Formats: sequence, structure tokens, C-alpha cells
Amino acid sequence: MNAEEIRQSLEGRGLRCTPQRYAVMAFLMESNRHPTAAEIFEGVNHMDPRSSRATTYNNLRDLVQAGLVREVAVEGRAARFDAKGMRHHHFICDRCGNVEDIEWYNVPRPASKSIGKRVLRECEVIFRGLCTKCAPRHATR
Amino acid sequence: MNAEEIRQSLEGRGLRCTPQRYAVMAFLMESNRHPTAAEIFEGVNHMDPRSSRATTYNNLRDLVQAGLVREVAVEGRAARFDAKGMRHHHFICDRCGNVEDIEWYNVPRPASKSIGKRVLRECEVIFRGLCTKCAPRHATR
DNA sequence: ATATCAGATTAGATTCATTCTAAATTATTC
DNA sequence: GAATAATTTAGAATGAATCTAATCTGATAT
Ligand SMILES: [Mn+2]
Ligand SMILES: [Mn+2]
Ligand SMILES: [Zn+2]
Ligand SMILES: [Zn+2]
Repeated sequence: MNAEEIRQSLEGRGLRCTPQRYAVMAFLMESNRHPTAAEIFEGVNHMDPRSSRATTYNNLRDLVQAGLVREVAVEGRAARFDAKGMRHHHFICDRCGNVEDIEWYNVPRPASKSIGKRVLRECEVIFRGLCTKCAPRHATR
Repeated sequence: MNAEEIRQSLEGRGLRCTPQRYAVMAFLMESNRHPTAAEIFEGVNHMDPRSSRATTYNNLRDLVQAGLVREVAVEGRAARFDAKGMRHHHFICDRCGNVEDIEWYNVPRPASKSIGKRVLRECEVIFRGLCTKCAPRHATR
């Protein structure tokens, strides 16, 4: 939303606020679609036609490293990205593959004997099933 | 384990039990490592050197469709596979990327207002952090 | 201001995973 | 045992991501 806010979050992490980097961040924050790198490249150049494919990939890598963006774990081919705003879980549609946000709620940890000596940082849930668009179609088949 | 069991699970799903298909299934059932297609191809040909890359991919596709194998959702480049034995969750190491099984336990569903009209089929948890090997190293840095 | 330097960007080549193609092989049905 | 369907195969093609090496930008030092 706020341009100055984006600028500060970048510089707070030691990343220069270049037009290309800013554009990737802004695009991701406006989107709730979990776009692929190709879609981000396309979207960014639609707004301000000045970013190469390599730069888009470089910036996505840097933003993920800085913890401002996350790569969503899905089975498909191309990686999908998500600006780390509010914490949330994900829903993936069996039929159309759409990735949607699900409001965050706390997941109970596994029994400590299943964790063993591992150090747990986070628990993310992936829900699967049929999205709002696909659910009705399925009922009629 | 049981050769006849594998044969039956294949034929029960309408898949012929060919040597190549059998080998993929057997390899996955013995492994707890979530191998990539390339690793499966390599492993299968080590046991019985008679399967092409294309066939390995074809069979993985068929086995996933038949519901006997699942593709694990991870961020990496290559897809990772898992014979669907007992239900379980997954742990992914931040440092080495290893994917490990976590004993199954029931995850509470999200509030029905967050689900909306979606049809929920399953809830899979992905835990992240440091695996048993990587955890000590991290402590000393 | 000018030189120096690190960080970023770029086009294009390269790598790597996966899918496709079309022909050959194998099993099943008639 | 001919006809049919499913499967396998090598190699080509595609697509995503990374790498390379040259250039550009903007900050800092002189
Ligand atoms: Mn999301
Ligand atoms: Mn597993
Ligand atoms: Zn859908
Ligand atoms: Zn590890």
C-alpha cells in the first residue's frame, strides 16, 4: 500500500530500494493470487516496463532471503510467491490448482517424542479439496 | 514388502503390474527419503537395470493418479515422491532441505467461516525448522 | 567535482527437470 | 494367432531457474 512503508521494509533489511525491487514487492503486496515468477515478471513490466527476467528472479531470491517474501510449497512445476503479510495457512484446489489463503489459527504441536531433537520453527497447514468455484461442478457429476 | 500385495494394489487400481511399474512402487515403499524422480530412476535401475527415464516419469504420474503415491509439496526444484502408506505429516529442514515424516495426528479444522463454500478433503501440516543433524551445528554459531 | 567501489541490472547462454513424440514391444481379447 | 490396447523406449522439445560477463547506478572518499 504505502510506498514509504515498502521502502523502509527493504532498507531495514539492508536491501536498496531500486525501482525493480520495489515493483516486485509492491506487486506481491497487491496480489492475493500467489503468482509465479513469470507472472510477476509480466505484471511488473506491465506497470513499469523496465525489469528483466533475471532481475525479477534475483529480487525474488533476495526478498525471500530477507524474509519479506515466501515461496509457497506446492507440487506444481513453477514456484509461487507470497508477500509475508499476516500469517496464514493455504488451501489448494484439487481440480484447478488455485492457491488461496486461509485465516491463521494456531496448530497444536506434535508430541515431543515425534519431534525428537529437531528444532521447530513453524507449523504451516495445507488444506486440500475443492475451491468455491470448483465445488458445485463436482456435485453434479 | 510383500510382492503379491504390491501386485494387487496395482491391479486393484486398474494398472498392469509391469516390472518397471512394480520396481518404482517397491522402491518407494522401501524408502523413507522422499526421493526425486531422478533418484527413483537411478535406484530402480540399480536393482533391475531396465527402465527408461520416460517410463519412470510415466509410472510416477500413473501411480499418483491412482492414489498409491503422492507428490510431496516442497519448494525445491525437483518433485519428491512418497508411497502412501500410513498417514503422516512432514518436516522440512531449513538448512539441508531434508524431508522427514512426522507421526500423524489430527489437526483441528479451521473455523467454518474461513472455509466458506470450499469442500475440505484433507489437512496436511508442514513443520519447518532444523533437523536432528542440523540443529547442533546451528547452536554453536 | 572526480575517482573508486559495491550493489544492481541486463541479454543471452546454460542447466536441469519434465513432458512429448513416434516407433517398437508386450500383454490381452477375440 | 490376428487384432487391439497398454506400455516402454530413446531422443527431441519445452519450460523454469540459474549463471555469465558486461554494463549501469549511486554512494563514499579524495
Ligand atoms: Mn498466501
Ligand atoms: Mn513422507
Ligand atoms: Zn478450484
Ligand atoms: Zn538438516
